[in-house]
Amino acid sequence: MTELPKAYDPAGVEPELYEDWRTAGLFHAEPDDDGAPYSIVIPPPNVTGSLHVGHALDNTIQDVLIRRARMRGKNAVWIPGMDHAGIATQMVVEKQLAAEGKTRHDLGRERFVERVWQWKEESGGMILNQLETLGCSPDWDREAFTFDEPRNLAVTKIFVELHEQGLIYRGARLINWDPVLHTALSDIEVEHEEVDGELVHFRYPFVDGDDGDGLIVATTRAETMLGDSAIAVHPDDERYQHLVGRMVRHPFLDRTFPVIADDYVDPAFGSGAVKITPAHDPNDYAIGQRHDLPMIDIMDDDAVITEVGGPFAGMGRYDARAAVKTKLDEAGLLIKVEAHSHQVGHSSRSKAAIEPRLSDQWFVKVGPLAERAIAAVKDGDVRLVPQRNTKAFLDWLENLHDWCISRQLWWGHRIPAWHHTETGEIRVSAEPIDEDGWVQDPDVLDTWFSSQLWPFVVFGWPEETPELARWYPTSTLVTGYDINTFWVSRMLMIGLWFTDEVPFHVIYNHGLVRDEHGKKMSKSFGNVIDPLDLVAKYGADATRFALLRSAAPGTDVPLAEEWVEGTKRFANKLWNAGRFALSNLDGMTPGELPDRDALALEDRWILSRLEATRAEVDAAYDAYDWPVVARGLYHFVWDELADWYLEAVKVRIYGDDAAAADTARMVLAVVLDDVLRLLQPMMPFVTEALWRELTGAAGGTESLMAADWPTGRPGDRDEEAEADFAVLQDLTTQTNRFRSQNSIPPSKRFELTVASDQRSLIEAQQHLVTALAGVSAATCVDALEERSGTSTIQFSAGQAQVDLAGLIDVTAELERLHKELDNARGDLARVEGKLANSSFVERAPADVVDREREKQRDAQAAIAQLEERVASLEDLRTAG
RNA sequence: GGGGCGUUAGCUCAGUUGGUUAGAGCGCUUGCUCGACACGCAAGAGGUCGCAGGUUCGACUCCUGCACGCCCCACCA
Repeated sequence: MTELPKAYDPAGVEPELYEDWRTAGLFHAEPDDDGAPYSIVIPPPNVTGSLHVGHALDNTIQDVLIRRARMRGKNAVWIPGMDHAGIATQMVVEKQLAAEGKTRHDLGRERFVERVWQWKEESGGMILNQLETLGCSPDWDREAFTFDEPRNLAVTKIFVELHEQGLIYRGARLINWDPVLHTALSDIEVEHEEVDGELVHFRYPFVDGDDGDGLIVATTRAETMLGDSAIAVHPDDERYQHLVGRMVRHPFLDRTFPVIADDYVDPAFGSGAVKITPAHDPNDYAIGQRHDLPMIDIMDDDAVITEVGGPFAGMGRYDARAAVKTKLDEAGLLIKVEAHSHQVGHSSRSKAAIEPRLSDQWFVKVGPLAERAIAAVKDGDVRLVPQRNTKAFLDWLENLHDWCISRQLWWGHRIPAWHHTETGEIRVSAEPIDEDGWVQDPDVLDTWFSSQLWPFVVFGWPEETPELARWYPTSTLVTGYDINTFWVSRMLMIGLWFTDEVPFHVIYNHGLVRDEHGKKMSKSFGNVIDPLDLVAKYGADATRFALLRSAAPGTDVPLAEEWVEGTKRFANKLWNAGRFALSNLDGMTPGELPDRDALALEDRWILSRLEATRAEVDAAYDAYDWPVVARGLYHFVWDELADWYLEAVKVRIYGDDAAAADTARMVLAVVLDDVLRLLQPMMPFVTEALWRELTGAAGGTESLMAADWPTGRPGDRDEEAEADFAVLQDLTTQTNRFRSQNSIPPSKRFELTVASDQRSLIEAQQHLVTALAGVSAATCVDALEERSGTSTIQFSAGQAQVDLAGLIDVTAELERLHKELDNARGDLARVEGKLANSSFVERAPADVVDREREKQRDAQAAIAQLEERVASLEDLRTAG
């Protein structure tokens, strides 16, 4: 056996082990391998991405699932890959061009796209390599990209078929226009932010009215009045009813339009009369459609007023807003301007204020798709974890608007549609139309259009591949709740539509990683933690464990660097427990446990605790409850295995009885083996390093990764052993406390005189008592005799007496005893109060009342004891 | 405007169907190199369980209301 270093050194073992796993093909699976299928597809990170803590959490969870599945004998595969990330990637390369003083238009479409590919090959995708440092184990032979050839074919096929089915259509609709990126966006790419704006009240004069006669309207965007084509009032509004049908005159443009009635209008808001700009406001658009109003587009792609805006042409929207106000004032039409804060949509990409705008775009009619998704959720074909996210998910699906999928970008899947330059006819076709007069639609698809296909296209759809047959539908989708709408819902809809199956059976939502006070990590707060730094400083296992430890399903995950330091200590604890075992096993490897008769109390105890832990942890793994798994294993390893069992087992290992020592070694080997297996999914490196030493596989290719998952030994549960061992633990703890409180150093041994209802236990386990409690002997007697100059130690199953002579400071001890007496008397008073309550005694369950009575007796006994001790100390003091 | 989540020790969080003395990690105090580990061992201090009611013999736990915080969704000009 090689000498293991005293402290666990992650950097010294991780890269080598990872390479071993990879070269041994342990990440790879074939569809005809044994076992039930289990599959996960990675939420493909953007090619532009670099690993942040969110990815670290997301991928650690997937790695835990896949590693455990492999050990459980599943035919498990985890598909890695990336997203071409349309807007994000185009922005990166455009920024590079800008640094060279160029725009994408200088290069032209073809060369620009080439340049993006070049960027992708050279600097994109480093995030996948970064996953390796975390120990992630996807099947690297199966890497996919949303914009590679097989995926492109699938995207085209889906588009064409949806179009044939009437579920993709082209039309002029009011869309969200990003005036900086010059593209349309879908509704969910718009973020609403509270903005302090103003409400401008002004008057539209009647065409046939007198001076000063007109209708007052209110607006937050004064410039949109250049596109007004009506004024709406509520049909029941008595102030305005009689005005419906009258015409008003536009003060700056040669246009008149009517007052109309529509019950969308809220009479209580503003003036109760609303100017209607159908081409620049979603509500107005709806009203415009109902009343067949002209849709007047007043802006160009940069949100600059066009010639439609007459004297305001050429102004940006905000300049125009100010100018319109000024002109209204000059014309005597401005009534008042109030401060008014309201929600304004901003582009999630460029952060520019969105301009609602009438535009020709491609849309997906989502209604029919959503119906099947809703049914799948309601029928339980797909389940959300945590379940509470289900309602929000369904609400979203039930209130979908059609999805604008065309983007005025260059990087992405080109829309498979061709326009005839003269007739304007449009044809959608999987094959290019190579005839005169036909040009391809310049737009590309929303990046989510292709990523929604991910769970089946990674397996080769539409080809009927063995992979698709075997691993689709996938088992679990792991993602943050923040992309349930963008991505998860759409995968569900499109997956059901094209494959007739849910793309995944479980949607596991983790939370967002935040700082230690729950604040969002951001560069401006300076609280960003880089997971690669954590791995470098504390190791991959510690980083993973720290994340998992706080990652309850659906709740945000607070993280601080010092907490990772804490989990590194746990890895070190395990390492040293392993080191102790390995150096004492004498080459013994885990095998058959000895007969139960041969087992010592501590063996039966630790095996019982192991089985309890195994059962608890296994159930928690099934429930995706990582904190419970982590806590259970942490507690078992540290507080039970290391603190108690390793200490207890020394008696036999260092003793003379060779058979007893071998029994101890075998139990130790088996317990360590099992706990390493249970911990492997979360901490793959340290467990693997120890396991290879433990099983003698060092240097070989055998791996813990490929070992079997412990199925448990229910017969090892032994309540009697647990109860008995607890007595010894309590006696030890009380003795330690006695030492500590009386400043008796560990090296100073003393004898215990023990009176206990567990006399036979203590006599039989004399060796354990002396080893654990660090006393010279424990002499059992029927009852403690009253002796002066002694002190009594209470433990769960009795009392022990210590000769105080030469051990303690009598005055300090007396003071402490008086304090304890006060406490004990308080306890007794409380219990007696409870027992004096007749309704408690009559109505509470008998065992509860019995426990109270027992407590009362205990308190009385404790008080009597304390009084005795005080008396004996007083004697000692007087004597001394 | 609608919906969700949360409020327990200085910090971050557990607390299973209401019932012994409400726990853990970190931090803090004290004492310890005892043949795995000072990345350690032992002991300890620290909590009116957000507030107010209600149900109950008994409430951190169940009910109602309120306060505060966080998040998501939403086309009120």
